[in-house]
Amino acid sequence: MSDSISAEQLRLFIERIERLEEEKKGIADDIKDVYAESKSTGFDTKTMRHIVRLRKMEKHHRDEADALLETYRNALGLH
Amino acid sequence: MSDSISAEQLRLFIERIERLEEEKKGIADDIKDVYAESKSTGFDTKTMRHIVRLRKMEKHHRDEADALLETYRNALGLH
Amino acid sequence: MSDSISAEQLRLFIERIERLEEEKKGIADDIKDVYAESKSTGFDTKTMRHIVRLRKMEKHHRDEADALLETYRNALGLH
Amino acid sequence: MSDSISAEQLRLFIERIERLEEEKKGIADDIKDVYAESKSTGFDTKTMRHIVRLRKMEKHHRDEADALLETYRNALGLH
DNA sequence: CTTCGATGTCC
DNA sequence: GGACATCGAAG
Repeated sequence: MSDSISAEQLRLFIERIERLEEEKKGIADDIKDVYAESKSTGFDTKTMRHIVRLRKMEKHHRDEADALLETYRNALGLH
Repeated sequence: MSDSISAEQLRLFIERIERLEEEKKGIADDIKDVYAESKSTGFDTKTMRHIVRLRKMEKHHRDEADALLETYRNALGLH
Repeated sequence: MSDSISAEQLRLFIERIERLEEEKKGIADDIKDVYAESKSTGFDTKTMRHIVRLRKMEKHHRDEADALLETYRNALGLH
Repeated sequence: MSDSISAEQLRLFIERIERLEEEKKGIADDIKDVYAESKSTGFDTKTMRHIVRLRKMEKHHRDEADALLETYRNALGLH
């Protein structure tokens, strides 16, 4: 019987994951749509993707700097 | 003036995309959480990922088979 | 001296890689040629690519013989 | 009858393609091996890939320049 | 740290 | 839409 319980649990986990992956795909499609709309408005999507990537990198670096600052503050007993 | 209008439009497109990418990342994190929970329940996540991938392929496979059948039907003048 | 040894080693690695990439490109071109020949014989290359893809997926599917995977698949009622 | 001839032709084309794809994959694996060996020798593979890409681009540009030169020579009736 | 899968870019 | 390279996760 515990086998069928495990099987049921497994099924539920798998289904949760598949549901989330569907949602993720939906959002990816939305992103595609925005790029398509931008393109039809006359923007160059390749350049736009470049900008998005750069901004993500910059954000990443800012976050790293913040984390480092936090580390230092903690090391110094500040809060 | 039209330059600043374009710049504003571009900014809005970029922000919509960045918003959607945030959401996408949130869902990706949710998926990670489900795998972590599965793992702590005793399941092997590597195998689970395998299953998810296979089921996706099988679904894809079924869809392709349907499309191929359609191609053949059209080639034969059936509808 | 060790610098020039490293530089020489690096050069050799790069050249091996470039040689292999040339070979790979040659084969990719051969594949293109076969599709072109098929097309001129009257076959629809899009459908052919479809078939090649399906067969690859089926092969992949058949190669999945892992016991744990099998267990999970059974638990989910897959076969 | 012509159907079975076509079917046989198709099968042969598909098999040639699959054979070539196997070869291509083998070479791709060889390339991976060289990178792995380079890495274990202490080289940074990311940088190496960068170099390979740059050299390919440079070669591409040289080839383009050569083609242009050839065009000019032909236009001028030189050989 | 290394392998592998997923994502994104280029053609 | 397909092939390829890069990036990031997972073990």
